[in-house]
Amino acid sequence: MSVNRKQDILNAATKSFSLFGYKATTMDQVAKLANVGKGTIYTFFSNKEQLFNEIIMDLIKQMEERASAVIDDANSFEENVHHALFEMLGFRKEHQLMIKLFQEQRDIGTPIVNEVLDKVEDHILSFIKNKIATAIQRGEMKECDPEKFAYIILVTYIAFVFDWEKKREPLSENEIADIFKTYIFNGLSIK
Amino acid sequence: MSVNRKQDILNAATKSFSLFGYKATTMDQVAKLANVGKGTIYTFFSNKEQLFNEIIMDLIKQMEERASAVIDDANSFEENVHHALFEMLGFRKEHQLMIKLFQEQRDIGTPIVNEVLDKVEDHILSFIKNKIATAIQRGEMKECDPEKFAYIILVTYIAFVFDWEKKREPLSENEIADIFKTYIFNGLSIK
DNA sequence: CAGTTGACCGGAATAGTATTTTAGTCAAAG
DNA sequence: CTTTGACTAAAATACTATTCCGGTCAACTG
Repeated sequence: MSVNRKQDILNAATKSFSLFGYKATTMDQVAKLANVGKGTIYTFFSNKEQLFNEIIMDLIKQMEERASAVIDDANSFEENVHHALFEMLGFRKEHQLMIKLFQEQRDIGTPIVNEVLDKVEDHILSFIKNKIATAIQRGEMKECDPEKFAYIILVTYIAFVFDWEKKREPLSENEIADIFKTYIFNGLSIK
Repeated sequence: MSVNRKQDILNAATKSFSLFGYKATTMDQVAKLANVGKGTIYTFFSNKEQLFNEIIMDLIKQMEERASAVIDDANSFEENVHHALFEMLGFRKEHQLMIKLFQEQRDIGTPIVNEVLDKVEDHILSFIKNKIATAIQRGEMKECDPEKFAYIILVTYIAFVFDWEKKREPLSENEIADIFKTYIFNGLSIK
C-alpha cells in the first residue's frame, strides 16, 4: 500500500479528468486507478466536486507560477503582459485537463465545469489587473482603470488566440503581439 | 384573400420566429397566422430555411440602414463608429427576433440559427471594416489593418455590452464610449 | 481500534420503444 | 392557372425499463 494515498488519488483523478472530463470520470474509476478502495477517497475528499476543485486550485497555482516565471522586471510592461498572457493561454491550449474541460463546457455544459472555468478566468483577470496597477504605480503606463483594461486585454487575447482562427488564417504569436502593440498599448504606454 | 400573400407570409413568419424561435415555429403555424394554406407558402419559398433566410436578410438590411442613418460625416470617425455600433448592438438587444435567436443559440444551438447569426456578425464586421478603410483613406486615422481592427472593435463592444454585466455593474453608453476613447482609439486617431 | 474496503442503496442518467409532430407533397377544388 | 389541406415519411418527443454512479457504512484487516 502506498504511503501517500491522498496524492495517489489526486494523480489518478487528474489523469481521469484529463482523459474523460469531469462528468465521464467515475469515482470507481479513480479508486481503481489510484489503487485504493472507493471509500478511501471519501476520507480525504468530501465528494467528487471537492476533489475536482482541489485539482483545479493546483492547476491555477501552476498557471500563475508559469506566468510569473516569464515576467522579467527588466522588460517593458507591455512585453511582460504579452509573455505572461501567452504563457497562460498556451497553457490553456496545451494542458490536457484544460482542453478536456473546454470541450466539456462546449459540448455538455456541465455546471460544475462552467463554474470552475469561470474561476480560472477570474484568476487570470485579477493577475493582469495587479500587473496593470503595479505598472501605473511605477509610472510605466498612463492612469487607467485596471479592471476594465485587464478585461479588454483578456477578451482580445482570447478572441485572437481562440476565435479568430475559426474562420480565418491563424495568427502567429508575433502577429498577435504586434496587434496588441499597434491597437491596444499604443496610446497607453509612457515612453 | 389578401392581395400580397407573400408579404403576409413574411409577416406571419417574422412574428412566429420572434415569439417562438426558429425551431418551435411550424409551417402550419405560419400558414394559419398568414391566413393561407400551407401549400401556398411553398409557392413563394422553397423551404423553411429559405423563408427564414429571407427574413434575416431583411433584418440585416434594416440594421445597416439604422447604422448608416446615425453616421454623420461632420463627426469624427470615432464618434461615428461608436454611434453606429451602439445602434447595431442596441438593435440586437431590443429587436424581438434577435433576442429570441440568441436565446435559441444559447439554449438549443439550432445549426441554422448559428449559421444565420454568424452571417449577421460577418455583415457587422464588414460594415465596420469599410468605415475604417474610408477613415484611413481620408487621413482621419493612422494606417492599420482594417480587418483586425474591426475585429477588435466588435469583440470589445460585445464584451462590454453583453458580457461585462453578467458579473459586474452594467456600464452606461457613455462609459462604454469613454472606454473606447481611452483604451482603443487613443493611439490610433490623428488629431 | 484506526484505517481501509467494496457491496449496497437510491436517485439520476441512459437506452429502448411507442407516440406524436412536422416539413414538405400533390391530387383535388376553386 | 392558383390555392388548399389531407397525407406521408422522417424526425422529435414522451414514456418506460434498465443501467450507472456518487456516496455510505458494516465488515474486515493489520
